[in-house]
Parts: sequence; structure tokens; C-alpha cells
Amino acid sequence: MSQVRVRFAPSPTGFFHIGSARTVLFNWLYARHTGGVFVLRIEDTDAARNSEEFLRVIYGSLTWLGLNWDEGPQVGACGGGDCGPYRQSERAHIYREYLEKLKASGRTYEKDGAVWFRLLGERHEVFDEHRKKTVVKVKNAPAVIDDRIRGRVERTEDEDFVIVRSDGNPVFHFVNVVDDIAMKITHVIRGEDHLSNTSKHVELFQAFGAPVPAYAHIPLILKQNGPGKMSKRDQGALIEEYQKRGFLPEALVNFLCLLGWNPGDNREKMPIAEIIRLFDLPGVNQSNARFDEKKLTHMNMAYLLELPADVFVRRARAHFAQLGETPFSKIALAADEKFFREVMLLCQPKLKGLEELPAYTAYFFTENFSVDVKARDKAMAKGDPVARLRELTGTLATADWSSDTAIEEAIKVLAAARGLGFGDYQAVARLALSGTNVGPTITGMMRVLGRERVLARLGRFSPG
RNA sequence: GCCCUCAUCGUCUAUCGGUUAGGACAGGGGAUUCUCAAUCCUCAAAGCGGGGUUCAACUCCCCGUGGGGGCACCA
Repeated sequence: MSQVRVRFAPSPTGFFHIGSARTVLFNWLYARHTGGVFVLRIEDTDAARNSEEFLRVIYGSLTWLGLNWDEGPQVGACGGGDCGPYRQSERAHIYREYLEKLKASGRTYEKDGAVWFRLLGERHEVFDEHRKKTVVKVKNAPAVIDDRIRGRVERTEDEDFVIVRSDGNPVFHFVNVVDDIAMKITHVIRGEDHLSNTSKHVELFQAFGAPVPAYAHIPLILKQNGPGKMSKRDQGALIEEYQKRGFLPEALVNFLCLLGWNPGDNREKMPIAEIIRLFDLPGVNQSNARFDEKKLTHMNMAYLLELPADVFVRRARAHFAQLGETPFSKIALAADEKFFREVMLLCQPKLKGLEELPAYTAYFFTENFSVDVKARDKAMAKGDPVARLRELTGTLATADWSSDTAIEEAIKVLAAARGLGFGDYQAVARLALSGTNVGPTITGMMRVLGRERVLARLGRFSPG
């Protein structure tokens, strides 16, 4: 068999969302699995609805997700190829040429100034309830699609359709097929929402005398809450949003792979190379899947946990940086580099996502942190916290500060001498040092803050 | 309304005629602990309904029902 060529063909008319991302992902996986070519084609024939901003979002999101294209618009190391240009707005001459071919075949006619494609078969009129008008249906020789995911799908009736608008611009069905022919696309992997377009496309391929590509219609992603498929307007639909919130792209990609596909055993978290090795079209599910951010978050945490220290610190810094001019990011980025690193590494094992970082680490970077009232009431309710604080100050003033365990030892000795436990000191110390009752290990927090700051905060703390 | 399509725990899924229907997320309980997480153990949780086919059906077929998609001179 000749080389597999697949394509992702977005139209830059809106932000890049989860559903599109998975469609690209499956195309990309299939190309990588088969050693084929992944083409990116921009379907921007509808000038009125396209925007350069959306185009940049598409490039940006693909790049972020690590889904590189072999042919297409030149962006960074991606793109190029012999079948260009890869933006439909620059391919008008090609569509004119193909239109002439089709006209010569006698399969077109003009009506109301537009060019229509004529279906072959027996025609009859029927009143269409949805459009509230009479339309002409054509019973064609059943257009059969041998779908790689769904098996045999056939449609017995269809309608003639416009291929060139009265303003001279070609329509989606036409350019989509022409480009697939011209770009030698072998496999069309797209959302199930295109399934009912497919018979039209098949007819067009045949009218051109071109080989019909293999089709694979993947199920749709349903919104988290409420009915229907996920759309750009839904909460949590945009890829950009996950990027901004600091999700790791490798976690999102892994999660998306599992929405409609699985390796056949019980593995879930797996390296992309392994997914590429195992991915194949017949393994894709046929039923729609509901997006579950909880599971994504879990996946994200798992990836976060295993990031090497240097990488984690770099990504944490990048996350603060992209937050822009927020108070959190400013003070964190202004901090000493070594200190920043220590804070981040201390917190790494506790996080579900980078998103939590600013609030979780704020007290490391400022003396002006807020005190959580509930946490304070809880910590101050038991025993004699003020006395504990005083004792702690005395002990820590001279304690061995060389490691977490050294500090822990010192506090344990103190506690034992008073007949108390480590916890009796931990709670109030945490409150005084961080203003809250959640955070990394208290001894690590002390070590990273440094003796001076710890003593100052303990001394300054008033239980009011 | 018409056409297409799908159907296992709340969610994502395994099972390709014979299983105590398995795993993961979320939820309950417990262990651990320095708070919160994480981790480990554990509990609860599913074959949409009705007909067939078969010695045997979650699995194959049909009909319902329910979900999803489509029905433009949008893509």
C-alpha cells in the first residue's frame, strides 16, 4: 500500500476546542503510527467569518500540544510540502480548474446564479418539514461508505447541492473534495458530525474519477453537563484555556487519547510513543464520550508528579510568567532564583496542577499574606497555642537548620520534653508561617523560608 | 418531520457466545501521617426494554425506547 496521507482541515472561524483537538490528535496518531504524512490545511473560503487571530490560535494550540504537521502552512519547523498552497483562500485557481473538469463531465448545472452538482438517480419531490419547503430528493445508487470505525454506512437518498455560490466562491463540499484529491489524501479521519456529508463527497470523488479515500468517523465529545456535543461556547471547551490554566500538554493529550480509544489492556497513563505504537483506527470506539475534567485533573497530577526537578521549575516559572501582571506572578518572579526553585520543588508533590501554584505559594514570597479565619480558629482552639509558639521560638532559635529532618528532630525533642506530640506544634506553626492549614511539610517550609524569617513570623504572630 | 448513527457502574472504558462482568476517575470507609494532598487497603456501583437465533447471549439479528449528529449559496 502506498503511503498514508491524512489531513486536519480546520476553518479559522472560532477558537480551537477539545473536539477539534481530538480530531487532529487521531489524525496525527494515525500518520505517526503508519509512518504517513500529516497535512494541515486551512479551510478559509468563507472570508467573512475567518480571522487571523483564530488562525494563530490554531497554530499555537497545535504547537503546544506537540502535534507537528509535515505539510501545510510554514510555522516554525512545521509545514511546507509539494501540494500547496495550504490555505484555501490561495487556491482559487485550482478550484477553477477542477470546476471546468466537472462541467465538462456534464454533472453540473446553473440555477439562481449558482453552480449545482447533479446527483444521478431517480428524482422525486417531497415537502421538507425542517426547511418548510418542497425539495427534490434523488434516490441514488446507494452511496456506500466503508467506514474504518463504523463499518458499512449507506445513504439511499440525497439532494443536489451548490458547489459554487452565486458570488463565485466555491462551497465547502467542493473545495474539501478537490483538495483531498489534489493533496492525495488517503484517509479522511473526522468527527461524526460529517458522516451525513460523506455521501455527497463520495459522489464528488466519483464524478472526478478520483479514488475515494478511506473514511473514519470518530465519535463526538459531549459537554460535561447538559445535553449535546461540546461546542466552543461551553465551559472548559477551549484548548487555550487549559494552556492558560497550566495543564501539562502531555497530560491533556494522554487524556484525549483515552476518550474514544484504549490500548486494549487496562493501561491509561502511557507515553505518547507507546500510544503511537498501539493506535489504530479499528480500535476507536463508536459511541460518544462525555468530557470529564476530574479525570483530566488526575492525569495532570500524575504527570506533574513525575516531572524532573529542572523541568518542573521551568514550567512553574513559565506559568507565573504567562499570568502577566498579577500581584502573585510579579512577586514570585522577582524572587531569588534559587529560592524560587526551592519553593517550587517543595510544593511539587502536593499539587494537582500548576494552576494552584500562585495561591499555594504566595506566603513564601511576601510577608503580607492573608490569614484564613477558619484555619486560625481551628489551630487556636486546642491546648495552649500561644505557649507552643513561644516554646517553638526558643527551640528554633538555636536548632540545627541543615535539613528538614534536623528541624523535625529539634521539634520532636521539644515536644517530648513537654509530653506533647509533633502535631501540637505543627498546627500553630503552620498558621503563623503561612496563614493557612494546608501546605507542604512544615519542616520543609521552615527550611526554605530560613531561620530568620521563621523566627520573625513566629514572633510577629498574634492569635487575635 | 426526514436521514444517519450510537447504547456495560455517576463518568471514561475492558469483554470480540461460556468471566464471581475487569480496570480507571469521582464517591464511602480504613491504614499511614505533620496540615492538606498523595499513597496503600477496602466498600458501593453497570449489561435500556421486548422479541428472536443458539445447548449457551452483554456479545449475533429484529422491533421499540433513549442519546447524539445532520438536513444552507456555513465549514
